Amino acid sequence: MLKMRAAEDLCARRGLRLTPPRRRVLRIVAASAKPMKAYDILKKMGRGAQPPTVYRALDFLLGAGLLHKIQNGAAFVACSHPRREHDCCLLICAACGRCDESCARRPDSALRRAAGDAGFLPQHLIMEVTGLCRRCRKNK
Amino acid sequence: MLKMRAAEDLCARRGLRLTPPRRRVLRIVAASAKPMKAYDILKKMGRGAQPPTVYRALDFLLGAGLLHKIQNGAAFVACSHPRREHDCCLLICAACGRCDESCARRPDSALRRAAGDAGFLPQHLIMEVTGLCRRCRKNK
DNA sequence: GATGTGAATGTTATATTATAACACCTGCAA
DNA sequence: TTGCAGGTGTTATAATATAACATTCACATC
Repeated sequence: MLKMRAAEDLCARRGLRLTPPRRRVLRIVAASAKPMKAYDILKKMGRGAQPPTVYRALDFLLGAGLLHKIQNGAAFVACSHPRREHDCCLLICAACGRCDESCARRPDSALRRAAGDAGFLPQHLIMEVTGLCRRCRKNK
Repeated sequence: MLKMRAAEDLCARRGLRLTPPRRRVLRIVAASAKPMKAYDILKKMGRGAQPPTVYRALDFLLGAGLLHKIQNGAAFVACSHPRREHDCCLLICAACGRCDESCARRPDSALRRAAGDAGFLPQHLIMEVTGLCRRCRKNK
């Protein structure tokens, strides 16, 4: 649970400006038990706030490391290894947009090694695991 | 590079129907060097194809394991550890939608252990690394 | 204090991504 | 032959995100 105080300290130390709209967005997201979508946030903003206000604040907060973004699907690539079940690591080039696939039964450390072998310079890594949390497993 | 032949075999073995629109979408995606967006595919479909046709085919192909989806941003959570730089593993519950954060300097094997500790049952894992591929590093 | 500057914000419009809802068709089992 | 289920076509609309430009505000400098 993020404390606003921690966020203020962090911004102060780095010379970042936690302005009113940014602070408002952060409070809203931090207060929620679940991930919030941009338009959920927008509704909670009131005062006739518009989408760009929210998206700008989100950009800032992501850049400052105060938020994480749940990734959610916009492009598709053909699978290189359709024959077997596998966890999948995608190496996406930020410059040319091409995408290589690197597979491993244990996606674990294989990932960094594979990136290295491919001459790929990692800049941003995301890992997301979807599944059932303890509570939901019990409630079933 | 995915071969259509491999896709046909896989579908046959599993009793899945690689119907004409599905095959057409797969061909288009497989032929592209870069990840394709749904509306890029739609443009290549011709014959007045509509969005649902493409999205239905994509759902099928993802389910069959013939495509991967590049994840791309729709929801946000506050960071639990804003103080330090860290790679980030998000544990997202498919049932209740809540999201826990699990951090590690080596996101590697720590991920599975953390999921286990949290009582979380992993169902689907994605890892995406954005960065610079060998070619683009040279061209700089 | 006046003024220039750049970052941040407000505002309007629009682009992009995804789905709902319903009609129809087609293959196949009862 | 009838009924059904999966798949498709079609229309409309919902949800997500950004472009473009005007305005404001904090602050450094004159």
